[in-house]
Amino acid sequence: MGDLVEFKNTMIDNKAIARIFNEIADLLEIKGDNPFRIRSYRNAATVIETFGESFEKLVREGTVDLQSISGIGEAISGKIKEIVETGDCKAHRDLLKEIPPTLLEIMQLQGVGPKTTAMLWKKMGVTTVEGVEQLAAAGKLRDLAGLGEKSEQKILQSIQNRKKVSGRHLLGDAEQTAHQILDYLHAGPPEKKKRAKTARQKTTSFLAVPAGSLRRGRETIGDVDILVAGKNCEAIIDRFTQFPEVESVLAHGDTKGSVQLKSGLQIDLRVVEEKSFGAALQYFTGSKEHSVALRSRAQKMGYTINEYGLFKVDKKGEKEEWLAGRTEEEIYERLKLQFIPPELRENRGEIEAAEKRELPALIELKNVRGDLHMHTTETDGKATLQEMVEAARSRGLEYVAITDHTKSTRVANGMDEKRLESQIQTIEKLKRKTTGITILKGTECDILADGKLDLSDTVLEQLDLVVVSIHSHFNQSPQEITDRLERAFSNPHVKIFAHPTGRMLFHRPPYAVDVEKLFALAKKHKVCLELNSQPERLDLNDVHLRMARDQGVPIVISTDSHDTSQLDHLKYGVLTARRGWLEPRHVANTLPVKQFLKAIART
DNA sequence: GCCGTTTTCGGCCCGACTGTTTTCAGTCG
Repeated sequence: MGDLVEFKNTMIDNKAIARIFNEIADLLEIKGDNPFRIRSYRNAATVIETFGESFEKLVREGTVDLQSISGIGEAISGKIKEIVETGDCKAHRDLLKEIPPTLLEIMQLQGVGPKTTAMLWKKMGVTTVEGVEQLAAAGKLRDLAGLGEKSEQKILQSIQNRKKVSGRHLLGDAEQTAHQILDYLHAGPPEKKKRAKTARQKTTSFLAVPAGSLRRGRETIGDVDILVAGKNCEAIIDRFTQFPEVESVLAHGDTKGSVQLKSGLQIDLRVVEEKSFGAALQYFTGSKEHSVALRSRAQKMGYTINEYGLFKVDKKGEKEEWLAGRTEEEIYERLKLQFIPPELRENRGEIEAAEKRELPALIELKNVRGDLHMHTTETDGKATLQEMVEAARSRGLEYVAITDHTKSTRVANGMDEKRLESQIQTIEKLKRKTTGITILKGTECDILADGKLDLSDTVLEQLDLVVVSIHSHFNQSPQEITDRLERAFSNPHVKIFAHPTGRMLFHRPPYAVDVEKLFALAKKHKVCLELNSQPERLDLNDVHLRMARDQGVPIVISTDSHDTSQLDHLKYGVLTARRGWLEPRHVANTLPVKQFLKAIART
């Protein structure tokens, strides 16, 4: 082997590397550097952040030439190595010496971009958001070139908004809001003029669907995009801007409206003609990275795509002929691609797979036959055992596992052996009266700090399904967590590890679990990993799921319901699974109950 | 800074809205 490189004893994950490159891009923007150079850094950041393997590992092992990865060339590959080896990047450090880092916060403000940020800094000597706020409040921003009274107010407003709004929203919340707005738009057909009864029946019909990251099923949503196809656009946009929850109207044009709701969520609405609906849906579904890649492909094929359609281009680069755009399908077809489901559109290899006609046959909600994680009033659930079972059956599930908490989780009124044995009796009785659904006796048993389980084997062996999870001692080191899991998984009763990283979106980062080691342990002991469908968990996440899939780690999708209505959260789990490229064959609870139990048996 | 069914140089996705503009720059997605 060549020279030995000293590695700093710090964890540099892909996210950290990506953050440095994004920051370099931001700083270069403020400097007014070459926009294409900036794009390269941003592009590289995206590639790194969404790459299936750890760059730290790639660098350390030295088996992969980083420059063979698309988007990473000589300069950036050198910087990646530098970051992994030293934990730092000189170019980044130099930029920070040149440009006050607090300018990056100014650039985050709505309506303030790199140009304005640079001007504020150079002309006014302002480097902090507070400084901008003072100048705006004193009416001193309006004198700057390109800014006026309105811009000044807008900037002031966005500083105040910033204090109120966190930025992103849970998929579940955004989805509900989107549907409220769609219902609202449909409830009041767009009519401007009062008409006689007969004429009123002729109200314009229109089609409205969510697009953007919501349609792609991302775990958090920045703002909601809604696409409308129809005529009478102004009336639709008018009505949209009058939605009762609107706090302020950000834009109100002929084809586009944008509002901020009281919840802080921003909603953008676009109206297009039916002829362009597919093109617009593709365009506004994104992701940006996917669309950029798609367009560059179109360009190479002599086409250009925008939100109105796919056009043939002549030699001068002028649009010549409209070729497609009514549906998304026809656009992908023109580009000689298999139709790419929205959840895959992240430029993580889906275009290459679609070219080879090798896209996965993604799992669908109807494929999931059982829900293997739910609670009842016996611990911290809101519905009784009977209510949960009935609600599951009415949703068409073939089996459920009742998995209440165990005694260590005191806040949830966790059960000891005695109470669980009593619940087992109750379930046995209910089973005799119940048809149309199989009830599995289970537990969500705590893994104690040292890896022991919270219940004795004599109870565990009476159960159909032992789900285990971590609810305490979140601050253990990666090694301690690995040891803890190794010991827990060694218990032959353990079948499923629930919410494997423990993260709670916006509340709590994952505990320091080494995901690669976790996967190895799960495979070794034949323990399934759960994809928890709660919108604030979605754990494992999409990137982990894809890694698990590639490594052959068995997955189950469950809701962890604490109420009957939460059984519907399964759809968020399935969306996330689709984002992880999972097919039904990767998910154990797509099997009928007998085969499922056989598949997860460890002997 | 990256990349190559024209290529190792010369390109690099595209359009709407807003405000301060008499023709467009900045921002956003």
